[in-house]
Amino acid sequence: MTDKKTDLPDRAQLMLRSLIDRYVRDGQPVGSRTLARELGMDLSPATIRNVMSDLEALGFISSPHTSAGRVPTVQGYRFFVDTLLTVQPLDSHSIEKMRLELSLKATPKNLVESASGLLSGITHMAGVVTLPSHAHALFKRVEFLALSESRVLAILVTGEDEVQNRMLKTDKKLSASELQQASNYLNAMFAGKDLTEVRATLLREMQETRSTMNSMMLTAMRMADQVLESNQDEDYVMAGQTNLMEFQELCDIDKLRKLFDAFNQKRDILHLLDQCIHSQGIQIFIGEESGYQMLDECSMVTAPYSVDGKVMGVVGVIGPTRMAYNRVIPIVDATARLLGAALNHK
Amino acid sequence: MTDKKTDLPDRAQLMLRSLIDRYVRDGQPVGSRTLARELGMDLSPATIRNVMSDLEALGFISSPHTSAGRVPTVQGYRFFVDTLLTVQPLDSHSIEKMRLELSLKATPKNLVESASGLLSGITHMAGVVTLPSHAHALFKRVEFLALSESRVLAILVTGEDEVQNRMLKTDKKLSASELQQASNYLNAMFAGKDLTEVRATLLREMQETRSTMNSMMLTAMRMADQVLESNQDEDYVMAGQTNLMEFQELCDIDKLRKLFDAFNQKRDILHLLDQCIHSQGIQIFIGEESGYQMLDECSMVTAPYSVDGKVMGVVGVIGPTRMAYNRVIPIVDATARLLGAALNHK
DNA sequence: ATTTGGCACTCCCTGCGGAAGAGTGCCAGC
DNA sequence: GCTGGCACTCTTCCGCAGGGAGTGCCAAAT
Repeated sequence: MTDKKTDLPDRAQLMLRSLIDRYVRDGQPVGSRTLARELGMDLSPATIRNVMSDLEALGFISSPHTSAGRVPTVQGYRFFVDTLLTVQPLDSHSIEKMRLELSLKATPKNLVESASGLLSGITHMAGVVTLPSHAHALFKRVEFLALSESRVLAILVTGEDEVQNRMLKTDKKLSASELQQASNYLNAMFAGKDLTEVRATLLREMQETRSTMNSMMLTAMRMADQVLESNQDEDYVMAGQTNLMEFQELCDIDKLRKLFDAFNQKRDILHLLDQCIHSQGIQIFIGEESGYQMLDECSMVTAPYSVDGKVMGVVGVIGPTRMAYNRVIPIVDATARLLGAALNHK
Repeated sequence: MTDKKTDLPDRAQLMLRSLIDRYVRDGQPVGSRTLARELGMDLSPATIRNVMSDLEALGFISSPHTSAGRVPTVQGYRFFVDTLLTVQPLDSHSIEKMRLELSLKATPKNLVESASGLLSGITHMAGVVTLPSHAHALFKRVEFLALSESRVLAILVTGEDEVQNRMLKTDKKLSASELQQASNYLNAMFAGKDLTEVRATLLREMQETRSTMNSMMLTAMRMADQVLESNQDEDYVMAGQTNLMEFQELCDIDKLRKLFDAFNQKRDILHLLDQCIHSQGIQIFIGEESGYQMLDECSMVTAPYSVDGKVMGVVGVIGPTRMAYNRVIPIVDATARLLGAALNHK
C-alpha cells in the first residue's frame, strides 16, 4: 500500500520517521542495526539497508561517509514535518504555567520579553518575538509640546494606553494655544480610529480639501502626518541566544560568529520573520531553506500572534536543524496564542 | 642601578616589557632565544634565562609547561600597565575621523551607540558605553496627561530636550485643569534645576511645609515625587561582542557562553562599570582582578566621560587579557573625551 | 660578579601503523 | 521479498618514536 501523493511506501515513511526521531534524540548517524531495533518490527538490518538505500536515492537521508550511519537531509526533515509529523498539543499544566508567567507582565514590551524568555527556557534554544505592530492600534489622542523655536514634541497615545514620543520640526514657532487647538482638532477627528486608517484619511483630506482648510487645520494635519509617518516599528526581542552554543553542530566558532552577528544586525532575521507574519499558522524554515547562510545549520519555527483577529507579530524559536520539531511546534503555537491573549485582555 | 620602588633591575623591566610586547603580538609563549633576538641588546639566551627565572620567581611570568616559553601572569600585566607602559596619544587623523563620526549623531542614545561601535571597530574587541546618567540633568518642564480614571502619564523634559515618559497611579480622577495647575506649579518652581536637587527639595518641602500646603500643591508634589523616584538609568550599549570569538584564548565554548550570558544579563558588567565611574581617568581590570569568573581571561579598559566637568558615564573596551594595552588605552581615552564633547555642544 | 657555551633533560607535537568497531553493499539462499 | 553471510571501507583510538623547542644547571670565560 503506497501513499499516492508521495509515492513513498508506508514502511519507508515509518523508517524515515524513526530515523529522524532517533537522530534528533542523540545526534549520531543512525545505522541499519540501530534502526532495526528502534523500529521494533522484526526486520533484519539487511532489509533496513535496502530501504535506506532507497531513501538515500530520494534525497531524504545521506551518510557522512561510507561507514557511518545515515543522517536526515534538509529534504528529509521537510518531508518529515510536512507529512510525517504528529504533534500532540501541549499539556494543560505547562500551558497554565506559561499563562501565569505572562499574566504578571504589564506592558507589551514586558510581555514580549517574557514570551521570548519562555520560548528559550522551555526549548533550550533561542526564542524570538517581534514587538506588536502598531499599524492597527487605535488612535486615542495626541498632544503637542513646544520644546524650542522649531521643535515640537508629539505624544501619541494609542489603544491600550501605549505612549510614543516623536520629535517634530516645524517651520515657525507655534504657541501653546495653537498647539492645543491642533491637538483638539485631531483628537476630535480621529479618536478611536485605526492608525493606518487615520493616516489614509489624513492623506486623502490633505489632497482633496486643501483649499478649504484654514491654516490651523493644515498645520495640525501636517504635524499628524509627521507623527504617523515613521511608524515602522520593526523590532524583535531575543532570548537564550547562548543556548545555541551548546549544540555541537554549531560549536564552530566561525558559524557561531556569523549567527550572532546576524542576531545583532537584526535586519536579516527581521526579514525572515516578516515572511512568516502572513502565513496563517506555523511556519518552518529548515536549514538552507531560509536562504541565509548563517542559518544553514539552523531551523526556525514561527507562529504569528494576533489580537482581535489582527496579526500583531510573530513568535519563533531558532535552533539547530536537528531539533525536536514535534516538541517545539506545540510550544511555539501555544506561546503565540497565549501572547495574543495576554495582549488582548490587558 | 635598581628601581627602589619595585626592586626590579632595569634590565629585568626591559625584558618583561619586551616579553609582553612579543607575547601580545603573536600569542606564543616566548622563549629565551626569541627574547634575546627581540631585545637586540646582545645578550645570550643563557643570560636571558637567568633573568627570566627571577621574573618567574617574582610572579610576573610563568611557563605553561617545562619546555614552553614564558607567558605574562596577571601580576606581570599589572606591573606592565602600572609602571612600564608608555602610551603615545592617538594621532590627530584618527581622532578627527572619530569626531566626525560622532558629530553626525543627534540623540545621546545614538551618540553612545556610535561611540561603542567606534571602540569595537577600532580595537577589534568589544566596546561598551553606559548611557549618560540623568542624575544631574536639568529639570526643564513636566506635563501631565490623564489617560484613565486613575492613570496619569507624566512627560518629563530635561536639559537637552531629552524626554522621558512615566506612568503614574493616582487615588482619584484628576481633571485636565487640575493637572495643568499642578504642572504649572512644578514648572515654575523647579525649571532649570538639577534633577537630584529637585528631588531633595521636594522631599524637604513635603516634610516641612506640609501643613501649610493646599491640596493642589500637595498633589503636584506627590506626582513629581513619583516621577523622579525611579530615575535609575543604569544601562549600557555594547558593540562587537562577536569580535571576542576570534581570540583563541576565548574559543572555548563554555567560557564564551558564560561571557555572553553576562553581557545579556548586564548586571555584573554594570556593577563593574559602576566601579570605574568614579576613578578619575583610565581604569583597567586585568583577568581575575575583576572578581568575575567569566572575565578571567579578559581585561577591561575604561575611562569615564563627562560633560561640564560632571561625570556622566563610562566608556570601555573588553578583550582578552592578551591585548595591546598601549594601543587600547589612548583609544578609550580619546573616545571618552570625544563623547563628552559631543554630548556637550549638542 | 656576570656572562656565556655546553649539555642533559623534559615536555609537546606530529606522524605512523595497527587494531577495533561500526556500517555498508552485494550476493546467494530461503 | 527477506535474510544471513561476507568482504570492504572508513573512522577512531591508542601506542610509539622522532624531532623540536626550551629549560636548568654547571663550569669556564670575561
